[in-house]
Amino acid sequence: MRYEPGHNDVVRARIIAAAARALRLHGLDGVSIPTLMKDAGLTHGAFYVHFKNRDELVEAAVMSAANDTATGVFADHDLAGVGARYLSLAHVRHPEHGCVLAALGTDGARQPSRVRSAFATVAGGFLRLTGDAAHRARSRSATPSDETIVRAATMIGAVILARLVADDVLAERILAAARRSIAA
Amino acid sequence: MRYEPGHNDVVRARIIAAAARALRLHGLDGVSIPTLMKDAGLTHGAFYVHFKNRDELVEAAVMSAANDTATGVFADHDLAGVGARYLSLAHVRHPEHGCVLAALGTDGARQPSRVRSAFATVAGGFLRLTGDAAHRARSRSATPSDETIVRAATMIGAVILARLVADDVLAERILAAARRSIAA
DNA sequence: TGTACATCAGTGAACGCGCGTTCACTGATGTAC
DNA sequence: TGTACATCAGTGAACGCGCGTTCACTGATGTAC
Repeated sequence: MRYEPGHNDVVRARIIAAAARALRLHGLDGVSIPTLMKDAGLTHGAFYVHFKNRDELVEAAVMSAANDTATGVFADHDLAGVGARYLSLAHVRHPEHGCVLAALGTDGARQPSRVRSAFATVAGGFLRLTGDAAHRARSRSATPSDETIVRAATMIGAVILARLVADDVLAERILAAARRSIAA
Repeated sequence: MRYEPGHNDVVRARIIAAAARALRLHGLDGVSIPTLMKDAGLTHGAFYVHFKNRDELVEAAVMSAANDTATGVFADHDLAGVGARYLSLAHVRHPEHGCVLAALGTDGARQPSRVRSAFATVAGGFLRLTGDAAHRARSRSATPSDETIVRAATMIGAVILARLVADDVLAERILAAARRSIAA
């Protein structure tokens, strides 16, 4: 072969990683395929070697971003630790490395079906991640508790509000209130 | 004059109302000026009689949508009543008549400055509306309480999550948990 | 009252532009014999 | 070992399309005299 075995997997992953970053930063409609491919170090023509169309990449990027958050922010199950990472000014000011629901959540429901269902999967996963360990142990697919749901909603809502208010002092005020609430 | 006095105000308001609806339904990038003008019963050429550019309309539409929510959903200050309206499946399934933060909030922070600052204003207003009457009476511009902030974040986060999960049963589960939480 | 002209919201053709996607081609490396 | 051909990730020109915006024009109603 002209390229070492596994080359395509590596390049595909590189494109997805670039897209996961750029889409969270500029929005689902805010980055073109030529720009994304340049970010990944290629020209736009090679895009269709790796993806059927733009939606297939967006779907993969949404899932990839969510996995990073799951293994990063939710690495341990200590709520104070999760809160310190998720509900931080660093997260608020750097959506490109942050939660895909807080960055793109309000657009998820209007996307074409494969992207929409990726968001549905991520939303379900988020509810599982914010569930307390005890509840999670009881059953993997159980309905989340009130406490879990409210914690998830508070976290996402707080980051969105903190991003919108522009003022760092009020943003930090919002994050602090949410941190206290989820740890209570 | 060829049109009765006040004609321009009426038409401008009609375009803004059409935009407020269409943007919440299809996203900030999801509706073109020709489409918006057709919704308002005009052709695209007349757009620039009423607005300097697209951003000026988007800004006005965001403010208009927020005002509708403020006078509708938050008409009274009874938290149970606010919760019943805001945290309902009707709201979740009809973003075009709903809260602009729940519909477009994650896009607000990446918009050009005039639209971004409209979202900042709306976010601040939302925190004021979700504050309890006693706190609001104390001072109009006081820092919102933890309780107010968490209530606002929970409401927005819950509607966003409920829209994403696709399953009506789980969506209603999320809304019910949030209703119980904000009324507690 | 009648005629000439001014006003201006609205029309629809046209503009340049960037988008997603297609496609003929390239060129490095593989295999066949 | 040498030559001919196959493979296929990547290149870059080109496509049709819809976008935001501009502009010459229309036509209903106003004012001037």
